[in-house]
Amino acid sequence: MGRKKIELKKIECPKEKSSKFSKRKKGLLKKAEEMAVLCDSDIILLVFSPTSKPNLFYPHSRPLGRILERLSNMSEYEREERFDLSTLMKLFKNKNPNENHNHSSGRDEVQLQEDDKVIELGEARELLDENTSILRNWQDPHRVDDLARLTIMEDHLVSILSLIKKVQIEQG
Amino acid sequence: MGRKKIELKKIECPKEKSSKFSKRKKGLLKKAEEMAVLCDSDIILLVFSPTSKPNLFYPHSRPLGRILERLSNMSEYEREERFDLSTLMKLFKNKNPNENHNHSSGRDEVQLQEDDKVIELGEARELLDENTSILRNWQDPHRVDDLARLTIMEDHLVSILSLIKKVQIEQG
DNA sequence: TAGTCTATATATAAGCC
DNA sequence: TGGCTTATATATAGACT
Repeated sequence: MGRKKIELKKIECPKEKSSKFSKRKKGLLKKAEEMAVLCDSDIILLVFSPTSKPNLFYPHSRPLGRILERLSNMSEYEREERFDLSTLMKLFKNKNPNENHNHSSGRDEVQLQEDDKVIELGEARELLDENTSILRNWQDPHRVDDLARLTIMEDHLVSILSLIKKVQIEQG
Repeated sequence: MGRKKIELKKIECPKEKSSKFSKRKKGLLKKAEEMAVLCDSDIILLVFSPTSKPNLFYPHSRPLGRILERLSNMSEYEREERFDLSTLMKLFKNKNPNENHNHSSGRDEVQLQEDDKVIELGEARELLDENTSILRNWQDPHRVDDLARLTIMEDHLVSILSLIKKVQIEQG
């Protein structure tokens, strides 16, 4: 869409490349914004240019907090579907590696593993509930300076990313 | 861009909405792909439709693994800038809450806190190095079925998201 | 790097399968 | 949903600021 049709390959001239980058970034964001409004959908866009700072975009109509809040407000059924607990357990396990490496103790190993499972299931649920309640109160991420709360948001996002990828891998 | 100009507001008719959603999603992905190729930039696109499954997209020309790998291959200086250690420490602290809640023990509290700091700094560095080395060998995420490794990728991504947001907040 | 200006390439609305 | 078709709205190449 321009005076000439251009080839789809890397632009070598740096000036031309960064000019096209800023124009296209703007266009992409506009499209994302339009789609979010028209189709009532949540979009997160992460753009790393080779030269400028990385940028995380999300439509103005849908603040990042609201996107995550909306996900955290899913019905019990939907949440159960997306956050299936065995996946969540594995995620949780991975984040607390120190607690899962003493299986060679004097106690019965099988019994210990079973105990761990029960504990972790409960902890995973607690973790999820905690994230959910905090996200519910989250309105304007730009005004938040508490890094711990950002981290909780991000942990939530990462759980979602994990399951999205899992679904995509399973689907082929 | 069509037979008629449409208003920028939520489409109420569900059939029309999902039709437009699939068309626009396709268009948005095409634009993202083009921009990635032309401008040599990395893009991650996360789309949640209200009805269908959530989808994580990234240009075919730039597998997600390569995007993260590239970030993990930043020079020491760049990495130091993006992963400033105080931020990383807080992130790490948050992920291991159980280790930071027994400050009311019989031991000297100040000394304990200082000990904790030293330990956490080292652990944060180890965590970062571990992520980096694993990501370096990562080529094709679609073939990976080990959830633990996905989680490490995601933790890395989350660290990056955290710092992007931090920079954006600081910049206003 | 970001904006402006036109001509032109592209995306997409509507409609139907 | 996913794919046609065609008319039309929009994005953007190139040149310049």
